[in-house]
Amino acid sequence: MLDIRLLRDKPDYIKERLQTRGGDFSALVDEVLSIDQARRSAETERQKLQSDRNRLSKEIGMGRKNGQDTSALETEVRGIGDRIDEIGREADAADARQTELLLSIPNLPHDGCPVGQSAEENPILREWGTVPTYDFQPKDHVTLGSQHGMLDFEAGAKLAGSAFVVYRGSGARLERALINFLLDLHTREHGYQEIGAPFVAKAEALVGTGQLPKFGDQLYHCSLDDLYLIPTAEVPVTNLHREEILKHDGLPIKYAAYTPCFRREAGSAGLGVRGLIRMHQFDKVELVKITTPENSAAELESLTANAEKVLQLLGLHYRVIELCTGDIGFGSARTYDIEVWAPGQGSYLEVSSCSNFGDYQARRMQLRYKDEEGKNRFCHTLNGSGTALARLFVALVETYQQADGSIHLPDILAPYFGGTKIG
RNA sequence: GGUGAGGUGGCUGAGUGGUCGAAAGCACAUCUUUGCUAAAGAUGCGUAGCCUUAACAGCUACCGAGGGUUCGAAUCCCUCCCUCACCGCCA
Repeated sequence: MLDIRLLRDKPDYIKERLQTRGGDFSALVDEVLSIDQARRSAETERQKLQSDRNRLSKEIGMGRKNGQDTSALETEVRGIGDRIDEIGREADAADARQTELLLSIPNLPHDGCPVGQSAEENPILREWGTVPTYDFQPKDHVTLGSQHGMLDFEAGAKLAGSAFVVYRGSGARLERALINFLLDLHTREHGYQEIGAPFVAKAEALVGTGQLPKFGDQLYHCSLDDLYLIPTAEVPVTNLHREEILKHDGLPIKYAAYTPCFRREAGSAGLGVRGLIRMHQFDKVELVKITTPENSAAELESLTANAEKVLQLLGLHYRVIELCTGDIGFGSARTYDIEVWAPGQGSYLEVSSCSNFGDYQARRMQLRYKDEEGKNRFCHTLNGSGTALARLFVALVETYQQADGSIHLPDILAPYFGGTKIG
């Protein structure tokens, strides 16, 4: 969330920056400021009364010790106590409301984030490789998956409904091979520590990373235990250090985690899309970094490079775009999307979204570090997919299909897959 | 799930109603001295909020969480959470 002090000092600047996301936040900002005003005056009054009570209570204690009659004082303090309760309720209510409002305000886009209305205005930063060409009509992954008995959408629907899939045989093996390949790459070559995290999380964790309170309708929730299925490993992994004060010389912290991701995709227009493109459950290897404000910009570049490396090693054509202010995520200050080419789709698929959240998540989860001078400061958090598996699966089988429908995987996967041929 | 023990500052660990934000030790930081791969001494050393400020200072809250009793709660009562041990169950 945003720093209330920044809101107090530069409300117009805040409104202006938020405006670039689309939508008008000025009423919300003004409401926060007026609540803040009320909260502080109630708080000041309460503390003054508490101070009075502490002083008089001590007098009572000492008076009793000396055998004096303290009943008049006791009556007076009782009255003060009643007023403390009263004003305290006001202060607490204002505080709760202020927090609630602050949690619903998105992050400020980074100064370098291109201003734009929608995805159409996202600039393309770079491309790698070229669009592969075929002297036959390339099939899509659904056809290929069915040809080789790798993907069973009917079984997925039978078990859990639409937008769930069952991987079979070489399909299941390829998925597992990719998970291991990605984890090995990031832990061995890129210096991330591997994390195996719970696939469910408490509400506090989701508030910390920003999925709650605003986007609860996108989450699967187990009401009996009040736990949420994680929509991304970002949630458990970033929250690993919630409410901690880290040592500056231990930063950056770099984590890589494989988890499945669960998303309700409520109201998503694209849910009817064919195949693996948009599922309620998909696998992902996520990269998370916790760093200092000074280094977060550079860490975003290297994080993105780490994710790109995946596609380079697999020989898949991709491009990197930057999300403009109108398309950027709720908590993000700056985001690069990596899109891989899928020949069977004839389009690019987003396989990674690398974001710098600045101190936005850190404030929500009270994640700080002690700097060189011993001062506590909020960390900066980043994350990016390295990469999403389902769409990578799509790009791989569609890119490396042969005229007869067989698939010849890149050699680098051989030790993981146990060969390179499917079909 | 059952029974028992326990949750205090970075760590260990005192503290059962009042000058306790909390003894002591360790760790850490700065300084001093002796001197050299160390010892001794002094001082300092939690977090957040409020009010101010150039800054210091001051005030308030926080002893797992939330409620209650009381003029006053780390301390008494209630509920919950977590940790450990044993039992039960189980991949």
